[in-house]
Amino acid sequence: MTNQDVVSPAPSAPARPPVMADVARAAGVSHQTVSRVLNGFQWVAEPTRLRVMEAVERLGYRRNMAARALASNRTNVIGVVVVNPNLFGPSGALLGIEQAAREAGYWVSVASLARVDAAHMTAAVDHFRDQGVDGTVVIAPNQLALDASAAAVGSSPAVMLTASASDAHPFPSVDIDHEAGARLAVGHLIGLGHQRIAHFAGPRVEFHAQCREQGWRVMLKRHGLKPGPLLRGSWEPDAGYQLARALVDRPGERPTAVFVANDLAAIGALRGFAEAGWRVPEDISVVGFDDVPGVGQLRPPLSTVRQDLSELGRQAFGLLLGVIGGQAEPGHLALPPQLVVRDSSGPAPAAS
Amino acid sequence: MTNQDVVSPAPSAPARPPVMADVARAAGVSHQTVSRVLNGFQWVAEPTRLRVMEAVERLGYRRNMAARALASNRTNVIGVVVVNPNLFGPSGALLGIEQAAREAGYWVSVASLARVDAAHMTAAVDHFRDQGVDGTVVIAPNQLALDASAAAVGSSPAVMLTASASDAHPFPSVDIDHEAGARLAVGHLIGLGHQRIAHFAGPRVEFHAQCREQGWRVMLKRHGLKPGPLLRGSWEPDAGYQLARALVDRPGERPTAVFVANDLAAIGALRGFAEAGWRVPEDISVVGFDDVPGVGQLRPPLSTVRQDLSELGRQAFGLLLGVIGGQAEPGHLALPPQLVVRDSSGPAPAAS
DNA sequence: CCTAGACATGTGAGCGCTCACAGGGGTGCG
DNA sequence: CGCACCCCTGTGAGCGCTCACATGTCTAGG
Repeated sequence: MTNQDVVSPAPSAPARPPVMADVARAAGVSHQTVSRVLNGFQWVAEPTRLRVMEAVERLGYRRNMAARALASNRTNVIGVVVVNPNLFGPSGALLGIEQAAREAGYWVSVASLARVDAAHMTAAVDHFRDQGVDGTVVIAPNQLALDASAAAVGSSPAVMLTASASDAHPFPSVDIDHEAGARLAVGHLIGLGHQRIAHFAGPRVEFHAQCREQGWRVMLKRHGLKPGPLLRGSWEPDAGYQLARALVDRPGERPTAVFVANDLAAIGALRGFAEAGWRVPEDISVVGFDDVPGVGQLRPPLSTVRQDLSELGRQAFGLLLGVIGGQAEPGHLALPPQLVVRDSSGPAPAAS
Repeated sequence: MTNQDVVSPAPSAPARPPVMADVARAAGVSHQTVSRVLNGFQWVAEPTRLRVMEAVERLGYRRNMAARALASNRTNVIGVVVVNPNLFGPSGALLGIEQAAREAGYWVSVASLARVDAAHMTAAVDHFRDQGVDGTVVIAPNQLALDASAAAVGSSPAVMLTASASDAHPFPSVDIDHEAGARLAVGHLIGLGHQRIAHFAGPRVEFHAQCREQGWRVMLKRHGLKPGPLLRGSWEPDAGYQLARALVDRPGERPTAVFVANDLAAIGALRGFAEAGWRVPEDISVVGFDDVPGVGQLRPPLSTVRQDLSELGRQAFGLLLGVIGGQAEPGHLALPPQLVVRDSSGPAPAAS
């Protein structure tokens, strides 16, 4: 399927891709006019514009980004540092950012960090600065990541996708309001009549774990309820299982509901309770967080909290665009999550 | 925390970032020698090299990628088009590519497509060509994506991350050997004594669904077994549920095991069987595919097939590097998956 | 009729690097 | 002692674009 001798351009000239000067010549204008047309600049006569466009089309001209970046000192590339890229939240947010950026004519360069320590974080951010990105979004799940990235980013345009309010750092930030999500979940349980609500918390250092725990605490307090037992684990499914077994074996008053910090752990918790003979939701209600794919088909389908990660990414990009444009206003934007009620949460059993 | 008057460089000069000429001056050499040092070129005297390095360090010099790209005609950026970015496989592979690329000093630009049609695919690939990427990896889950991207990519360096062998297109390709994975799963069931093994297939157009179905078919044939019923669904958890209910209601001989095309659907299937009173694995064994997080904590923990997505990404990048380097050899590389036996698969019930 | 402005286009100088080449000192060998 | 050859270093010309500016044309108002 070679078309070497079919479409080949003037055989005299070497087949190098056309440059702006070629287009200019073909359209009978100057290279500057071509540039103006391509950049959508005003004050180009319509016939001229059309002639240029036609020439561009005919020659199959594409702008050279490197030259453009060199001359204009802007790359139209943004960098995204994503920590824990395997987790549901970060990867979803990344997608949202990418989508929004591409629509706005930006390119997205990604650096993912499996482990988060200052050295790796600095390396990732440096990587972007070397590339000359116009700005950076850092998805920072904990203080360590936030501090390290803030230091590495320096004064270059950046926004933090983090739950931590921006009084701790000079960047605009955005995140889902995880505390509100937790309040939604716990409020739902309280509404069902539960009085004693346990919490399986996530890793202590993680902002999202902290927020969700805080929301649980606040909502109970608001309703004058004593916090049920708090058991700390991780984001892993296995942790949920362990914690459920621990709760079952725990002496003392038994909770009638548990708010699990994330869905993956909730999956394990469901199994733990089942093995111990606790029925969900008859004996114990379970509410998770994230609405990861599949939890609607668990036994029972899991009640949980859903985040609009696509919107989150979009907002993060919008914020970054603002910073790049020079209208930085370090503040925190919190996006509302949404409660998804399924079958794992039911009315509190009658007081025994 | 401003350090404006602490570290500011010579106040006479405007605070513009240092360029190669500055380093050269500071080190008392020519700009070319600086370039040589920075590019690790041989034949630079050690003392000179050190002097240059010291100057680079002292001035905080960073190479300008745009200028480098313009002069050398290479950007050190690769593009990755990922279709169905929410799915486990594609997103994992993307991560692997990114990791490998960054280690090799490349940047990764990502374009994700929620829907796959020729127009969007062409747009995404064009996006990359405009950016001037050195090469592209396309994660193509079906023929449509493969054809569209192959056409859009043209003769620029590319590798396809796809199950389809490369005799259909002129690019090197790589993928997990999904058919082998399916054979592993079905072989495992046969080893357990199952004679009648059903399959819940994925979307007909998806390569991976085709491969897994084929593996199931081949393995049964190899052992002289008649294929159990084949029910076609999708990758969604809900589909697994529907198919399980359909299987339960199905008249005729009842299978003792089912190989489900992916874990998410298997989650739904587990629920479907449970609702119908079929115990897993006593009444029916279930094996999934993917080993997505959490399935080890299902009830029962799901036997499944694990793919090394990180290695897959690494290989894809390696292949692309080869193409960029001019040693293209269109061929297909298949990576072995791995069986993970948990509790959802057990011995076949004694023939009734 | 002259000139101020709106419009429309052209000119030239870089942006900061790499590439191809041109040296210029040493060492080895005839 | 001279020539080849290695090693190391410097010189200059672009890469393809955008920016600041210069230059033109045409309309409108005094």
